[in-house]
Order: sequence, then structure tokens, then C-alpha cells
Amino acid sequence: MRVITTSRAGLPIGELSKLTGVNIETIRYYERIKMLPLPPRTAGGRRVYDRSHLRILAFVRRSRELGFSLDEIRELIRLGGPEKASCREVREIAAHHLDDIRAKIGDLRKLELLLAETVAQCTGTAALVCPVLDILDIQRVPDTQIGPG
Amino acid sequence: MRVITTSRAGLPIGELSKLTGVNIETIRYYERIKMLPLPPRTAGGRRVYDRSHLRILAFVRRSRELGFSLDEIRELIRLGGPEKASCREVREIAAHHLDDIRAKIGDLRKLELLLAETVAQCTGTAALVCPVLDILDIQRVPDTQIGPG
DNA sequence: GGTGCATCCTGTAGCAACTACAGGAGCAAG
DNA sequence: CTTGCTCCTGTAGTTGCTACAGGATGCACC
Repeated sequence: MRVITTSRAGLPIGELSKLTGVNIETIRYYERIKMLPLPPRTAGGRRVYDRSHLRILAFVRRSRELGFSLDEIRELIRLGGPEKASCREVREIAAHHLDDIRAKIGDLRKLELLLAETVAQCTGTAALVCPVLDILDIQRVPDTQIGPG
Repeated sequence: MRVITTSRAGLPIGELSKLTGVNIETIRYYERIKMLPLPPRTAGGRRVYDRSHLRILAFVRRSRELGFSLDEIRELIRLGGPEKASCREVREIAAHHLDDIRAKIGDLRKLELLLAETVAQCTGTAALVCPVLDILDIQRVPDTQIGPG
């Protein structure tokens, strides 16, 4: 039975992946795009992570789950860094993101209503006119003149 | 003043773009991925569209606005085609899409709640602890044993 | 010391659904 | 015939990953 006591030993990428729930490929991707600091390597070239990496990666993961973009997360990490005086800026990013989320919810609810109504009109039997296709096809075009004027 | 009477004359790509609100580049992209039938060309090689293209492209646009994927739209177009007996299949696609939308709304509302609460706790002043950064950082890690224990 | 196998490495290409060029050609008006 | 707009092809970029190929490393076990 292999028990790894990693408190100070350092984690290989696979362990970091399991602990954070972030895919190995994704971890390497994050490194490439500089979301994660470069970890030291073993003599053989393997990455060795410590708890600071774990912390950052968990932060990234959680922020992604909350729908922040990687750029936003970079900002948040920067703001949480050395001079962490800027709680206001953090709040601005989060508030802005909240606005986005609310706008998205609004849009989706409109869609939901429209689609739900339409699907409800569907008999499901073979019909000459299909309400679903119909709402998608309501665009009408004048066949006389087109263009400025 | 240039007045284009396109009822039977045929539309250049720019006109089609204006009429449908679909970007020129996107129209060519749709052609490449076979969302649109190949239009005939002028002697000089320019695309010439007619009202059937206009109709399909408007349909695609509207469906995209409603959040259907291009693959779903392809299906819808096929189902609305020659043998349009399959209103049931159309309804299934739409109903499935409706489920997706509802799931997405549910997710977003959870996020909204969490973020809104958190942002509300923000004083906006420089603080030692930032509630926004805090909820993103709640992940705790045992520092004794890691691995199948 | 060897063998076998899991884990890891780099590099590249793919996904959706576009968008943005570069570099050139067509075409109509003046 | 020139000006200037529209159009052409082809390629590469975007976001946030994921999926290989083809090879190296590390570690237990014999």
C-alpha cells in the first residue's frame, strides 16, 4: 500500500489533478497560458507542485465554476496578491460579472418562454404546419425593393 | 441613388448580409460547413443569392438567437425539408433544447445568488479580508496524508 | 540488475462558432 | 482610365479546453 505524505514532499501532476478536480491536460494548459506559476522539476523533468500551487489551482477552478473568465481570474489573483489593498476593484469585477449573469438569465428566460409556448402548441402528430419550424421562420421579406431608398 | 430591385435579380453577399444581419464572413463560413447551399456565381466569381438562400439564412439566424447549435439547426432544416412529416422529431429537438435552457437558468441563478450575497458583504473599502476572494478560496486541504489511504 | 507498467513529458491538432486579417480581383461611376 | 467599393480565397486567431502520438521516467517486484 502506497501512502503519500505530501505535506512537504510535493505533488506530482496527477495528484494535483485529483485533489483539485482539474484535468492534467488542463493544468499544463494553465501553465502554458501563465495562469499557474512554473513549478520546479525533478531531475527527470517532472513537475513538482506544492501547496501554493494547490491553492491557486483550487481558486481558479472555483472561479471557473462561478463563470469567471480566465482573464477575470487573472485579475482576481493579481488583486489578491502582494498589495491586496484593492477590495474595491475585486468587488467591481465581481459586480460586473454579476450583471453579465443577470443579463444572461434574462435572455434565457425569454427564450424559455417562447420555446415553451411553441412546443406546447405542438400536437406531435404529422401536421402540414409545424409551430416550431414556424416561429423560426417568421422572417418576412418585401419582394419589391431592397436597398437604401 | 442606387435602387436594387432584387426580387428576381439575385443578391450579392453584402446585401444578403444586411438583410439577415449575418456577417459576410459568417455567411461564407456557413457555406463552407454546408449550412447553406452553394450559390451560383457570376462570370467574375461572385456569389449570387436568391430568396431561398435568404429564407434559410434567416432561419439559421433566428435559430441561433434561440440558442440552437448549428447541428441542431441542420437537423431542423432537414426535418422541415422535402418529407416534412416529422413534427414529432422537431418537437423533440426543441423540447430537449428547452431542457438545456432550463438547466442553464437554474445554474446561473445559483451563481447569481452566491455572488450577489458575497458582493453585498463587500464594504468596498480596503480591508484585510475580501469576501469575494474568500468565497473563491474556501477549498481546504488536509496536510497530513494524501492518496489512497 | 532487469522487467513491466503506470505516470509523466512535449508537441500538435481538434472542438464550437465564429472573426479578422492579407493580398488580390471585379465592377460601376465619373 | 482611374477611383473606390465590394468581393474573392486562404489562413490564422479567439476561448477554454480536450485528445491524441510517440516517447521518457520512476518505482515496485523478482
